[in-house]
Amino acid sequence: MDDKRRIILDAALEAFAERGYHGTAVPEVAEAAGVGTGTLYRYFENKEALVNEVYRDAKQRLRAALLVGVPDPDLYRLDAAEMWFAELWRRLGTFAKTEPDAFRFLEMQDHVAYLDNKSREVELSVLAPLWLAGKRLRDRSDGPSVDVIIALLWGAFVGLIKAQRLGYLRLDDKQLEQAGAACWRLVAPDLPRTRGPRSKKS
Amino acid sequence: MDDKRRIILDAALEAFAERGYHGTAVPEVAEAAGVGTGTLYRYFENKEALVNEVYRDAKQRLRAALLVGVPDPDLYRLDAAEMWFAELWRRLGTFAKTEPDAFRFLEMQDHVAYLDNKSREVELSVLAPLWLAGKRLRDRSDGPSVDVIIALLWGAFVGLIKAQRLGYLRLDDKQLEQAGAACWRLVAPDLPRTRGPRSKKS
Amino acid sequence: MDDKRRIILDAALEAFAERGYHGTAVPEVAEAAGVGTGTLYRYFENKEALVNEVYRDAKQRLRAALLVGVPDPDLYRLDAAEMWFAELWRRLGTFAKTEPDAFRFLEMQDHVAYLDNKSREVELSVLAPLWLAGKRLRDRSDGPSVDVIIALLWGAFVGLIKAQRLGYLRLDDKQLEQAGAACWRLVAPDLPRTRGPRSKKS
Amino acid sequence: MDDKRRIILDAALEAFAERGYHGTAVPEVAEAAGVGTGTLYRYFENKEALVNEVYRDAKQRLRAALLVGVPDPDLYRLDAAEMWFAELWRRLGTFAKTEPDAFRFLEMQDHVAYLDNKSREVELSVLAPLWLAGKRLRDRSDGPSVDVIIALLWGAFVGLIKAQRLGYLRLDDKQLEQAGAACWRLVAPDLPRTRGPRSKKS
DNA sequence: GATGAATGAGGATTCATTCAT
DNA sequence: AATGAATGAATCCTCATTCAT
Repeated sequence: MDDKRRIILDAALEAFAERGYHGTAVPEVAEAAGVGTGTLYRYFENKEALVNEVYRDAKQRLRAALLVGVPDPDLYRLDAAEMWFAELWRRLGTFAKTEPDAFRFLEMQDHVAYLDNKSREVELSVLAPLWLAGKRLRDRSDGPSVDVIIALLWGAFVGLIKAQRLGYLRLDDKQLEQAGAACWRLVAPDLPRTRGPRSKKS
Repeated sequence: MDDKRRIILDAALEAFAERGYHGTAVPEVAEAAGVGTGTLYRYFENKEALVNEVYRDAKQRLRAALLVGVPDPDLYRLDAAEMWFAELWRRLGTFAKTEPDAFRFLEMQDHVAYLDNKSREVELSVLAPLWLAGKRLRDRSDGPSVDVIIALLWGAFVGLIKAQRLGYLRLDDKQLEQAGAACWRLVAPDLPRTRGPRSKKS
Repeated sequence: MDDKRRIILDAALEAFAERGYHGTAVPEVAEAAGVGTGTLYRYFENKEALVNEVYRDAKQRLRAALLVGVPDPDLYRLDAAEMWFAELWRRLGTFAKTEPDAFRFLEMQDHVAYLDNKSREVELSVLAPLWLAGKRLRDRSDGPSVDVIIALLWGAFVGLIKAQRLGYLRLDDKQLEQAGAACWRLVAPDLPRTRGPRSKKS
Repeated sequence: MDDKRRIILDAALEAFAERGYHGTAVPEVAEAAGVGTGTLYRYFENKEALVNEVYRDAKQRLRAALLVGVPDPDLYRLDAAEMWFAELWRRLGTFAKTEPDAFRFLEMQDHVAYLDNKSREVELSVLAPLWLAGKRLRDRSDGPSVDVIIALLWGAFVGLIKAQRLGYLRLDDKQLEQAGAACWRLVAPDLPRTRGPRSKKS
């Protein structure tokens, strides 16, 4: 029965997402996973190793959720790009909905203190594809650079989910899509609008 | 000498911003503040009271930085609204730059666990004015609701600062302004653009 | 295949000699012995039973190494006694050399805490013959009692081996023999010397 | 009240002497010292630091007990040397009697694993003077080298004390002195006897 | 019989909080 | 008022022992 590792990872993710790394006691995780404390230490060398594996695990699921099967957006046609973005946005929404703990945990701030190099590599492996895509899409135009756009978009999405979690708003699919459409204008601001809350143009 | 309270608050903010609530030991804070541990407990009932006061203190400084002296944006003219937004954005930027610890701390996720009601009221006292303003500005249009827009904007800004802190990008004033201009389109997407990186199209 | 017991005893002796009883983990012993932890517990009831058996085993090997085949020293002639002593000394040296772990382990101090009665009997079964022999040899004379002499001699030998192990000196066979000769004078001090580094004086 | 450090050191010495390093729990030491566990950690960084300080402390007391006020034995007259040795032996006896825990602890075997460099220096600072004295005294003769003689003597004394502790014999001052006299022959074997339980010369 | 995964009591260490000075 | 030494509950982690396979 080696899904025990899996079970522990899941329990740890939930606990860390809820109370943070320092706010979570190892035995809490073990109990939530339904195993003895010592058992947890058979699978993970120590608390720090555990949080790193939780991090990488969640991050890789995020990457898969976003990128697997998405056609490389080597598109120079704007509406294709827009559809690509809409797809990403939809996938993000799905991820945040189906794996709220993973999403919340990944967005916590104080990771830096305990993440190891391996985890940092995983971190970059998610960003890099987006960045490259953005590069092709955006670099010719004026306005903010690709890094800035990505940061804004990512932050906007995170802010949306966080606001929902804190109860400041309630999101249905429609609103999520509208939000994505609004955000698209961050990417392609100075071009004729091609979509959004009802443009006559397709 | 009652600026001792002030000194402790500042030291605590820095520590909490850096290592989080659970990652920070009370004696660390006391030492950083240059007072005895016992002294800290004369000013703050316990660690939780301390973090709540730090939170409110920082949040109120943020509110002041954003709102004090900003003319009530009871404006129905779009360019006035845009200027109002640009002003807010600029102020946010200034705050994030001059009080990075405060900004970082306020954006940490795991506050909910220990914030008390009083702190939550303060939280709302910052959002409310923005929300009201947005309400007047936006509600007539279609597209995302005001809550969503505010969440997106706030998140976008936070994402920008966080990316900068993590070293993913470097921001100068120009870029910050451009970012703000881009974000403005989240607010007023389906209206003729009136500003920004100057598009030939009006 | 019941040499498994033997293998475990050997592995345990090495571990206990190196790190002491409390410093040695049972699974370490099992792994060093190449058996499963559970298996070890089939052969030994618990850690304490194990250490007791290790102790008795080692002690009995020491006894055998010292006493088996040594003619009962029912000698009243002094040079016969000296030869008997020299033989014991040589055997001790051989034992310490061929079974350094056994020797080291047996000399550890903190045995008392966990040795059981059976082990204590074994302990005595080694000393008794020596004591009896010494008795016949020495008791008529003045000077230290037999107990004292035995304690001194045994301690002297242990001290020699320990010093060697700690690197304070290096021993070859010649030096070991000389040391034995010197120690003989502890036994027969006030009698004319009959051997040793050759003195011209009788 | 800074004898708290002293009290902890004493309690720790007793516990370590009785049950060894690994067999002693830190809270046991704290309780024996009559302080809280946390207090112990204010005075000693961790268990290993504690045992090292206990070691150095005991070793230095031993050194003082042996060497302080002993006239430098730059003696080439044999009877002066013998008196010097008798004095050392007497002092050793006194130390073993008044500080049995210190003596026992210092003779434990498994120190090597946790002693730090500073402790090892202290170790040598006790041996060195003896070795130098022995050097002058002995090197001209044949027989065992100085290192060997020292190891034998030290071991003999330790064996004596250990035998007493284990109940194999009981020592009074007279017997201790006789034992010392016997041991002197280890040092000066091939010379005419000048003292001991039988000298015509005073 | 053999195994080693699982367990939880126990050990080392930290830290929020108190209180004598 | 200010301090920081003292405390012990709580934390991380280990390891003797069991038991299902």
